[in-house]
Amino acid sequence: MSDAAPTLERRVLDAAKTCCEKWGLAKVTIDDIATESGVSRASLYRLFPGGKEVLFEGLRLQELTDFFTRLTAHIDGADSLEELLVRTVVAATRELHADQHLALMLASEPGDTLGQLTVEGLPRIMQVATVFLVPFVDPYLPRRESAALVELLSRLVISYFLAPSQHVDLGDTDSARTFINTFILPAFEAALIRS
Amino acid sequence: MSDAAPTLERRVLDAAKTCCEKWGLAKVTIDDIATESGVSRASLYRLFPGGKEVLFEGLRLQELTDFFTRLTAHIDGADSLEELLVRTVVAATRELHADQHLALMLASEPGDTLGQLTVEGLPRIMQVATVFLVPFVDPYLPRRESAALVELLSRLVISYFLAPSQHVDLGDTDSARTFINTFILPAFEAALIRS
DNA sequence: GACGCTGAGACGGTTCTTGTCTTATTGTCT
DNA sequence: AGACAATAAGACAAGAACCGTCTCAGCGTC
Repeated sequence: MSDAAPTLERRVLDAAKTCCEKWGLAKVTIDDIATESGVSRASLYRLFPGGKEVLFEGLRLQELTDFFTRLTAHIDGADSLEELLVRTVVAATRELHADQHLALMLASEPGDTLGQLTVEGLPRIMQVATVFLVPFVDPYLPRRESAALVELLSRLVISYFLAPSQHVDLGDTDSARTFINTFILPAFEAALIRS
Repeated sequence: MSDAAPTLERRVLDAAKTCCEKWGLAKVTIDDIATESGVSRASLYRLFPGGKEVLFEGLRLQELTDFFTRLTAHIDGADSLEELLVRTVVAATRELHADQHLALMLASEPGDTLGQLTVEGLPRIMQVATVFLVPFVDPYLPRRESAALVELLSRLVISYFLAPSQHVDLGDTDSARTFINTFILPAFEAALIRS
């Protein structure tokens, strides 16, 4: 896994993440990232034409991809739709709560970070979630339903993470199972592929 | 204790501390502190003529004063020189290790932070330590010896904090007691005031 | 009403940051 | 060896951010 020579882009994005943890998104400059990564500013602009915006866009995408990569490890081997969905929301919720980087960002730049979890960022989250999760759901549902389900779950996990409920704890397996069975599965009952 | 109207200076310094925790010393601007504290920039320069340097100097002094204020709560009531010294180094060491703010600073600006614990900052530390601790030591030693002892202990606590030893753990009461009895007290035996 | 304190904001000077470009260096391939 | 691609280093101008100072207006207190 640990490549001896990580790609230049990876090095830059990792450095950007480190810088964010040290100084917060708003205070990080291109020079900081160049210094931290040991990559020259010139190469950096070559890699991310458009500067900081594009670079951070890339970072968010990488973070998201890493997030779902870790997630799939937890849901691999689920043998029913219920089991799959429960594992998904539980693992995702726990990941979110354990994410140091996210916590720091939420603390130092709540506005931007919230934006990335809701208005501006949601489309990207949906897209990556769909790419990663739909293949798991596909055996149980028609494609259109799969996408709708993944979107619904993504929105719910984020919402319950940002504003925890007194009735539901999606990080708890039992609570999540009850939730899935009560509010999610019935809606997709009609579309279930009996195999 | 919690004053309804904390002094302006206190508000500013607390805001400065918050800003440091969010962004790291190097990235904090005067405007950040003004915004965070809700104090206008004008007042801020009125309070700390000289700008950032003076302000942060004030912050360090306040931090230090708070540190020793907490410390004295732990050493109050010690009824022998040995007990006093043991409690002092143990409490100080534990405070240092528990200090979130300090840890963040050491992580994000190791250079400056180390400087404040050694070369540039040591004189100030000594001075505040002396003001706070000498009164406790005075009943047991002549004034000159008291000052020398406080200085010695301060240096040792900082050194062992920055570079932990395999043989001594000044955060552990037993280890600290052995250390004090072996290396410190004998040196001051001759000067002890038998009362 | 005079006084002291504070907030708002304008101002010029300085430094930082950005994005682009040129040049030198490095390592690889032929 | 020589050509080539990729990168580092750094110059550069334009713009933004930051600093320190200043003025003025508002608001309590005496």
